Amino acid sequence: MNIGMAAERSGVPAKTIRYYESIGLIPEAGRTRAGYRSYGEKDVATLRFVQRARSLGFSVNDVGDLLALWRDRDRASADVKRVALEHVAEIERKIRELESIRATLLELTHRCHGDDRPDCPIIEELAGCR
Amino acid sequence: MNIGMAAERSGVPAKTIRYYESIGLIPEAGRTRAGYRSYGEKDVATLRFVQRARSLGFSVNDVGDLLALWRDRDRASADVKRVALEHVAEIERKIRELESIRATLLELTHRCHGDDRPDCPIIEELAGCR
DNA sequence: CTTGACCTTCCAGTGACTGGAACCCTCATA
DNA sequence: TATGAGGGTTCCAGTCACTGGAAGGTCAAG
Repeated sequence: MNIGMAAERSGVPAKTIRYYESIGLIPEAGRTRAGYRSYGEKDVATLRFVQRARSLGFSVNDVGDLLALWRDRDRASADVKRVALEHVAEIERKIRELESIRATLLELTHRCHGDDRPDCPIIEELAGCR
Repeated sequence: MNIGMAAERSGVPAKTIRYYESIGLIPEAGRTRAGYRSYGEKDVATLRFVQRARSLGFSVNDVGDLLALWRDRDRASADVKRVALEHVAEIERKIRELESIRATLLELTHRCHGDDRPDCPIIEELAGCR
């Protein structure tokens, strides 16, 4: 199957598949006589794995680690769990940061009457008029 | 004052100040005879404004808009509020996405015993073994 | 006069793609 | 058999918001 079909079946755009190959995340695809990349079911499964891991926010580096763990039938589930829990910790850090920003902005927007008049606590806060 | 002092007083690294100037976010600084950029209190205030807006997650583009609104004494506070509320909406979208990912990962990690054995629901989920 | 801290410009790299140019291959239709 | 559509290929550039580093100029203190 050509790259377009592999893209459609895996949900990873053709351009992104080439990119993943170029950085060594996935192995080099086989080629037809004409030089077209050619993919089988196993390749599509790999791409789907990558797609799911990326959609869970794992970095491409982490996805590489997870792929290696997937291929290693003797992996310890503890190794996978560690990667996942570190990622959860990172996500929770980001959530906390965003929630703090959100609270600040909502407090400011609630105090801003939002009409034609120029006085605005949002701008004042940014300008540091405390 | 030189760029290093402006950096220290505003919290924006010197390198970043030059970058902001290069993309036109802030006006070009004056120069000494030797070619050094020179900053006054007003410039430091602008940099602090930028720093605060960036730390609230506004894009550099949004910061440009906010700077323009700050400088415009006749702005309508509604214009500022709109920028802020759009940003809040974006932040809330991101929070929801991260929370959904977090829930999925926590569910998977709770089901993973995390020991020496190789079977792991996290990898199975990524592999699509449903 | 030298040392070291500061400043200058310019180029390159980050992460994870994405768009576009210029070109090649295959297949169906006129 | 020509041709046009719709694949595919490589390579370069751009995104966003910086950040690092090289190579060199300036300044104040000792």
